[in-house]
Amino acid sequence: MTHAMPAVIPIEPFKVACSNCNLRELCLPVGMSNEQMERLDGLVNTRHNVAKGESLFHAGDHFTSLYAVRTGFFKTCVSSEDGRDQVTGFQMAGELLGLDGIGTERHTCDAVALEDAQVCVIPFQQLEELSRELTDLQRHFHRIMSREIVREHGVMLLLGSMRAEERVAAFLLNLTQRLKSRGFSSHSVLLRMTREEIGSYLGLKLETVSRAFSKLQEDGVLQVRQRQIDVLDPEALQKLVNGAGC
Amino acid sequence: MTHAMPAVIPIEPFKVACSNCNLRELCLPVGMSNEQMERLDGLVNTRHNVAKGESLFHAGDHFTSLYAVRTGFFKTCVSSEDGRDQVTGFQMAGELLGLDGIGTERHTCDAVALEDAQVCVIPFQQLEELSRELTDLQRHFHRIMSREIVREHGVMLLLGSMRAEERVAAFLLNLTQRLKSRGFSSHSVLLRMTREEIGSYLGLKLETVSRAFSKLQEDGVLQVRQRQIDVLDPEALQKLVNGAGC
DNA sequence: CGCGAGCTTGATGCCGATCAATGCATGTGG
DNA sequence: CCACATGCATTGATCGGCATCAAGCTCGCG
Repeated sequence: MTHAMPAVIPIEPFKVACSNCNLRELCLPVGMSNEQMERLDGLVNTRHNVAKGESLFHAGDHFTSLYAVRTGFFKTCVSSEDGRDQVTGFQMAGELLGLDGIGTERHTCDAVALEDAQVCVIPFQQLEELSRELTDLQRHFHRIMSREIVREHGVMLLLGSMRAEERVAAFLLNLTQRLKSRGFSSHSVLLRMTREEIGSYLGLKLETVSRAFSKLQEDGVLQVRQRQIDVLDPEALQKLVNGAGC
Repeated sequence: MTHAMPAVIPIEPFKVACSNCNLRELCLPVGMSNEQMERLDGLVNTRHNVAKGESLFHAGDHFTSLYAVRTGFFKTCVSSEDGRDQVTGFQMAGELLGLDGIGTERHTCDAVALEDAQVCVIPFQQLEELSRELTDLQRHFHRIMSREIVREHGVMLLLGSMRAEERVAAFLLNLTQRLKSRGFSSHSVLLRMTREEIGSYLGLKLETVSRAFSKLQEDGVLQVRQRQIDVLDPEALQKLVNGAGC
């Protein structure tokens, strides 16, 4: 890797271990027995801290590991040769980063921390080895990759056929649902990303994102105060996303 | 599955086998030894014929198998509840269909044959079993999934930041490159899909696709006769895709 | 306090959607 | 073989949504 290496924390007072991680119901170990999880512990034994604004990896970096977000918030973005770039996703606790690198053994996008973050390092070769023994792990890993493909289908649908306001609504709904499944409020969100980053993800300019927020506020659907978003009328959001064509 | 089941062809004069398939350098067996390939033969022993316009699977169908395209041409499309729909990809010989179904054990998109087609059926559970034994198979399968994710990143970039003519150029370049790697001409393409399907894939209306073709013809980049496209100036296409921002 | 990054809001223009008419190829039945 | 229907493609005219350009505004921070 060409960029500054994040600090490595090999051992902690509480042992780095999936088996006592509070994210084990969201992350790689979903549905695994205690015995299986201990095998996984033998593999996931380092964490990286990534400061806000720093990259976990860059496009072109040699691929060796996947990363599970423990704390913090990331964006991933691809860029074409001429400098066009596109945010391809936002990742929060329990989600995996680096799946893009498996295909060519090089990462194809940048992963940037939007706030101070910590990730668990999952050496990919060892993950493949272990998943040859643990069918539950194998199956779950395949599911994770498949779901990423399906998620991207959803983004393609959004980018290909929704109007600005609908895109923003879909974005907010997705975010609040993911927060909810992590035990946070589903009607109050503190955005970690700028309007420009949201716009890049949604195929819009930052001004358009801003106007969409304002419009949704006018309509009584949201309360917007900078990055603090309160969803006043979740059903209206849902209607925008689903019932838009009618 | 609720739709008509395609005909099943269990045994052929030439045994259904990856090891004597002329697509083995493009498909699942890439880079496998003869011995490994024989193991794979034991798994891939049925083929389905799918007539033009018929679906291989529908969104909601129970997922059991992946499918490798042997002959013919497919599109996959997702649709939202309100009837919006989006073509998420076009698949040709040697490419896999069905990866979307692994995550939830249900397919999330439709796979429709754009011309009479034949696919090899790959029972997924058996594939997982075998890939626990054959590390080359395991690695290759993971690469295929990862590359699908990366491909979709590219589509997101296209949908999020390119203008109509650039999208069409990118689409044609991608198609010709894939045809070339299959031994076909890279400057002469017979499109298997309608303008509307291209438009859906690219986030454009069919009229816009048509206009883009006409414009590229005017500029001497293409020769367009219905679905027969001849690329006269491949470099101009490439410039449109890459150097557009400048 | 003043600076700057990020956000909001307004005015204008352009790209692509939409609506509509015509053209072209294929197929079907008289 | 021709008349007609049908599905797909092209082309033109008009419209609207989002980009662009530009000007303030807000808030955190040195």
